[in-house]
Amino acid sequence: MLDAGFFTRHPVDCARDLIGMELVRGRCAGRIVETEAYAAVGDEAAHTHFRPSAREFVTRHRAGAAYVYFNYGMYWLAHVLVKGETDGFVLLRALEPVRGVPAMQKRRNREDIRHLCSGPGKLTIALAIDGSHHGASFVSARRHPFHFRVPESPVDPAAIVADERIGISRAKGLPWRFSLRGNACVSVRPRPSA
DNA sequence: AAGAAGATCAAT
DNA sequence: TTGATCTTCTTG
Repeated sequence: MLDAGFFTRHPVDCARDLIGMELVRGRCAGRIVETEAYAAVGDEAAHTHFRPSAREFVTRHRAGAAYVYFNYGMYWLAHVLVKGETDGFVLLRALEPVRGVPAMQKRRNREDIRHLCSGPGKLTIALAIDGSHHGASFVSARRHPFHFRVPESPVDPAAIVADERIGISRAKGLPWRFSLRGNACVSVRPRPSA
């Protein structure tokens, strides 16, 4: 499994390198096909820019901690805390289901594999991740609710696309969203250019 | 005490 | 394109 060292680099590097890794949650697992990077300082789109509680989270937790946020009154979004020369977060935006598909279908109340984890709010439902996991670790060896696994066959770096982050109103234009080219489980098809 | 904004999703 | 739904933070 990935250890804390993976998350002590720049958030953008962490976000890019997570593409292709597997997120394992109990008997379920999915291949990460979409992420976004946020920087704790100097990024107006990051929670740390306008939420004191997010800044406190960064100071109180270690690299690899789960930052789980309740969005739009309806959905939990899961991020990994990055702490190094540049602190920040990686938002987990989409997975390609790999294992435990029936359980995901039941939690999502959907059949189509492509719709189970194709968005940050969907994947937390499919994997039963919620506010009770806020502060839990993705990288602790014992008693972890979830972790990252290096895949048997790594993705071709040339298949990773960088483009603009989704759903934000500030700091648009940075190519800090990463996705796997042509993958059916990516939430929003990347825009040309960028 | 009240209001606004927000890293979404599914149905129309 | 719109409605659902609620936490955090700011303002009065």
